[in-house]
Amino acid sequence: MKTAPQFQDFPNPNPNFEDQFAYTTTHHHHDQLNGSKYFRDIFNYLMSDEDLEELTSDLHSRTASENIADLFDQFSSSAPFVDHNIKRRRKVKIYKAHEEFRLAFRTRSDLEVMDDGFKWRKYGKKKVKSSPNPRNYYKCTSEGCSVKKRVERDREDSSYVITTYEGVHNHETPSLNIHISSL
DNA sequence: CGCGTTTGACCTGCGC
DNA sequence: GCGCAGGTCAAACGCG
Repeated sequence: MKTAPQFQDFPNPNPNFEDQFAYTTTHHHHDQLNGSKYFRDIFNYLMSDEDLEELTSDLHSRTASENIADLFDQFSSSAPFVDHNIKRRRKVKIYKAHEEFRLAFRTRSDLEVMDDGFKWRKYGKKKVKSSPNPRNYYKCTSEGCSVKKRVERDREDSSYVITTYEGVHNHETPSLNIHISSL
């Protein structure tokens, strides 16, 4: 029986997500985050059993845990990795190990910016190649905190917003308790 | 005035 | 090197 990790266990929780995903991390956080087990928990947390089942059927006839284990193995490879066998809306990307913890959400939303409890200052906007939608860059304004996030619309389905967090906050979520208590 | 956004310039890594 | 793509800087600007 799997126990879902608690919301506050994640370094950069986003109270607004309704559709996953992706995750990734770092070597120097590996130990403290308990390595791949941590990511497995994230997957279990972000994906419902139904999603895991779908992932399984998409990736041949193997079990979800086997497939996920493979995804984590890919994690240590040098090149970014995209599994196209998963149907488009369920696409999972595994980026190469980074120096910072990275967590991405893909959310169906009309709003570009969502209140995730942190204060952000926009510091850049860039048009990315092969996407009609610009990418926006934000940095956490909390003193000494170097967490960044990128926000852009899904190039394949602009009704989705992709938010990528990078880094771990060195402080608490200002209004996290409010979000949790309202669940 | 304080703080956040805008936006073109600048920087950097990578492939050729 | 050179050029491209993506990420960041920072001066100007906007707004309470």
